Amino acid sequence: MSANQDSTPAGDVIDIGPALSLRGTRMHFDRNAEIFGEEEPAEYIYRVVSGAVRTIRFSADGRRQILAFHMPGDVFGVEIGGAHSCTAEAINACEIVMVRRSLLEKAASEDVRAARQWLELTGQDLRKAQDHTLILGHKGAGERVAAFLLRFADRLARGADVELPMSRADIADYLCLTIETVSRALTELERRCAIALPTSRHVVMRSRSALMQLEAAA
Amino acid sequence: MSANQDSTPAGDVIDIGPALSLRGTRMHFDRNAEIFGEEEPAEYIYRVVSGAVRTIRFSADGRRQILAFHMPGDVFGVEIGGAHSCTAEAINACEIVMVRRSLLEKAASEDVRAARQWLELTGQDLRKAQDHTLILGHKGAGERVAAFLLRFADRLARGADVELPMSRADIADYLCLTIETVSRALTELERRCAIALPTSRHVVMRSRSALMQLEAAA
DNA sequence: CGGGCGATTGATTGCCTTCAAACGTGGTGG
DNA sequence: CCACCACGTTTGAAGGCAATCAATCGCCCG
Repeated sequence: MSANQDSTPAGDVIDIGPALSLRGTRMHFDRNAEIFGEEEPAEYIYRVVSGAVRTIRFSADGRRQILAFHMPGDVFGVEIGGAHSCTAEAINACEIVMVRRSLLEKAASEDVRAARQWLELTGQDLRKAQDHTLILGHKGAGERVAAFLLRFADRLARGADVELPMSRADIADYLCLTIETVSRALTELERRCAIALPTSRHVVMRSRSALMQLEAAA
Repeated sequence: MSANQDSTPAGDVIDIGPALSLRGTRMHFDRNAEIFGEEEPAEYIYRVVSGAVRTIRFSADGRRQILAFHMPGDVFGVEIGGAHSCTAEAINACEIVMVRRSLLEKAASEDVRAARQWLELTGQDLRKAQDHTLILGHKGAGERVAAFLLRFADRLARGADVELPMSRADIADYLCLTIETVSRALTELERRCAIALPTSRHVVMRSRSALMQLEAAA
């Protein structure tokens, strides 16, 4: 199930594209362990092998904003400048491949195709950040949660059953809500038979169309 | 390489960095004219010579989200994929330099330094998008408006007087508020003597420290 | 002078946050 | 094996803040 060899090369490798495959080392991180910190020099780039990772930033008043969740196969921590612009933490115990950033720099400076693929990776991140802005902008709590579930389920694509690795607090800080509001929204989705919640972390997608309808609602 | 006079070259040139200076043509756009549309093939990249530009996207329910304001000197409309991910409109009458995107592609495929500078440009956009997410996330109306004024004034850096090119509706759609709330927030800032509003578009920054204090407030 | 658009101000509603308490579950030690 | 505690989650009640609805004002332009 999760020990798939198709998207994950046998070796400890980060594949950013056909012309950009870099060898690194595998590391284990415990739950809530910090993988790298904001402002730290960006010495490595990372790929999730198993487990889940969150990237976060803190606003001036100390509140936590989760920028993204990274699931197996995802590359994260790739910076353009010299320092990390956010903190990364393990949501649960996870295996991470680390590649020296200098290898990426070297590849990009020797091969324009590699540079191009790095650019495309950054462009995808930019697009995701803008999509997230749209969700936060003018959507209510229920719509945000519905949108989150749909996207997250699509990324895993394991049928109707989704195992959430993150807590309500993580979801809340991602969607800019409170844990209470997230909980209420999920309960409401269950009441409407859009989802089922056998346990708090286990979501069964009952009706995608109902979720999509709720997501689009003003 | 380029005949660039500080920020506004005499020629119709887009300078992205020392190794990436591209010649194009100058165009005029009227107020509210569309410069390019979402989903359209990205044939050109753009730089503001004079005037102001907004880039926008529409959410599923038809609401308008302004992603960024572009002022003289700013480069915009640079896509990684083949199509524009947003629409660009002239806020007021403006002069725009357009450069064929194929020139950028060619430069990046021939010179790794050019590719690198393109990457850095995209990285800056990503950082700005993330910063914007933080502002929208857990800030109240007054704080958002204060943050907007501070940043915008810093970009123009003409002393205390700032001439806003955009309407209240534009500010509202940028900050994910309503025009009424933006108006109230500005009135409140004036009441507190943080700013003065001789006319609705003319802002005098009276007390930066007061604004910064308000911006940081929970 | 009149029309139209943008901006301001006011009153009310609704949603999310906050504060508070109870619930369930997993882990630990008796 | 069970009691107990800690933590995450759910549920409830009250309040606050921005959206909405609505009206007025000011200004630019014809």
